[in-house]
Amino acid sequence: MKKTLKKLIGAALENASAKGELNHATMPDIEVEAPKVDTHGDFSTNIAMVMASSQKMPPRKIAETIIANLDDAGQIIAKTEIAGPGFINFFVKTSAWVPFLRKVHEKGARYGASNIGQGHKIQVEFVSSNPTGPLHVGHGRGAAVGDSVGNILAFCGYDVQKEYYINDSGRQIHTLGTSVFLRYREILGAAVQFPEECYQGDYIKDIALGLEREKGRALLEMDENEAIDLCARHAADFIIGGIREDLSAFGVFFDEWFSEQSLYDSGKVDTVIQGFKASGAIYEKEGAQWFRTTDYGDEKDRVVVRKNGQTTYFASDIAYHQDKYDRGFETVIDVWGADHHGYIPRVTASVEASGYKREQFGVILVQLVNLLRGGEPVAMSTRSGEFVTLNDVIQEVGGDAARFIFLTRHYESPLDFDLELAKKKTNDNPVYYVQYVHARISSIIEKGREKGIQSEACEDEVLAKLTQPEEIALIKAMNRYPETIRLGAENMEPHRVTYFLMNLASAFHSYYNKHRVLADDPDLAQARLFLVLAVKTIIRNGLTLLGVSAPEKM
RNA sequence: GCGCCUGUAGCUCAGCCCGGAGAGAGCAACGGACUUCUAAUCCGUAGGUCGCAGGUUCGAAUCCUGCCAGGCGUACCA
Repeated sequence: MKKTLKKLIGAALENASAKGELNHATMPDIEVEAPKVDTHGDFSTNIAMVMASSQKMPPRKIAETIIANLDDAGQIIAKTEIAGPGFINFFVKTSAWVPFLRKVHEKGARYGASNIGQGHKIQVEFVSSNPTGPLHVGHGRGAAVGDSVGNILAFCGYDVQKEYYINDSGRQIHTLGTSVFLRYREILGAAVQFPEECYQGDYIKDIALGLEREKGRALLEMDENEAIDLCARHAADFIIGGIREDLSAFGVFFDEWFSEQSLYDSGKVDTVIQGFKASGAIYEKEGAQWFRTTDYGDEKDRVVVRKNGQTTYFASDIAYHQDKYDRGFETVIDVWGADHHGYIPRVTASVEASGYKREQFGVILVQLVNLLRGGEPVAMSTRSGEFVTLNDVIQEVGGDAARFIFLTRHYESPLDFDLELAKKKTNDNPVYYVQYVHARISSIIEKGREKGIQSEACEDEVLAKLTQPEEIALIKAMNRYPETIRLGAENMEPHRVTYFLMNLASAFHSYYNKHRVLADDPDLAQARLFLVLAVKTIIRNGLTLLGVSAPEKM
């Protein structure tokens, strides 16, 4: 609709300049917006004000000229007016809105999809929690955001891969092994001083218990380092298994689970370090190897190999990111917790040093989640091992509610997640508000079918029966979906979809309460079924992008 | 100290990228609507110097600068 108006205005400008009423030299881009207030029409343009100074004419005069030259051959415009300092407001005929419904029906589940990505290969890496303990609520937010961003990008024509990076190497894994081994010895009767830096959670005991059942006392007879290694691998595998299950329950699936250790095993980390040494990007100082990240805007250089010869996490991260581009991704997006933001300059530096552009690397920083219950903060302490896991939350409030709530905020905004609120089935909790629309419409369509009225097709004359303001409002709301999706993809902001859905749901509930879909007039009933089926299609479509189910019944 | 993020109604937040007309939702408050397709719903009332101060502009919540407040980060940890 917007495009059509732009064309009309463009043609009007051409006409006017052909007649000499406007200066042809400066023709700006035509902006058409949907005003916030209904009284300002369905669409408005500020073109007259933009042109005022270059045309040396008052804006209202220009507006008059444009309107006089409009050629509304398609009979779309009901009324135009000049308002305020020089806006041109357009009121679109209801008869021009109605045919738009066909577009929704034609495209169906693909309505709103586009090809702005043009097959561009993009990787979204998210969650990537260390395999040293179960996922907690914060990871859930990252999972919801990452998954949804991936869905939206794919819907817009990007070739998306979702990846989980497993930090199965390095010190924290060794600590994990030690923790399990100590608990294992404890189970077998040894008196154990359990150090503070070890993982305290009960899940460590469970893993040790499992190991004892499987291997008996065998580990005690091994070399201690070997035993700890074995414990570490066993525990990491076990925990990753649990993480996979939790994520599946949350509706999040990855195309690839990428192991950090594999970068060492394949020699990639070494190769990368050697390469950068040769090029001078890595140098030696005070016995350690440093990466010259300051060349790329970082505030100080960073260590990649410590004095003791061990590599840092950053070393494998350089190799990891290089590997992503080697695998053919043109753009790489990392979803991180906000507490890692200090890490961005150095990874960006490594990407540039590897020969890629800084625009090819993006980080979505997800702010932290405050877990509440009835307004009171829930104690969360990783050290003591007392925390509410993502799985606990899913069990208590359900995956749909959790995902939706995670996506009701811009990811850069801290989020209060209230368990009591998430369970409420009221307007406090918008997920049900939106899902309810889907269920209600399903029920209506079923009733319509029983009466022998179909919802999938509709003749033009019948469709013309849609004239109620609430019906047009619904169509207008749906008309904005493609743009919402495009903005969601361009900015990687799933919450735009969430807000769109709440808005569309609101328009539907209002309509539902005022008008009867299955009206006595069978033609009108059919037209209205055609309308609400389109709403249902879009609701399902949007919920799917968010990873939330669209129930037939509630 | 430096860096990143945030500051909009009593509360929780959209809007800011790309400047437009009286700044929007939901909750809470108050008043209404179920013998009718699902009341997990709807309608109405009330509520705001968009943190503060400058600047750019015909026009600033939106762009620029400075300040204030809160969160996070600032390791040869991950």
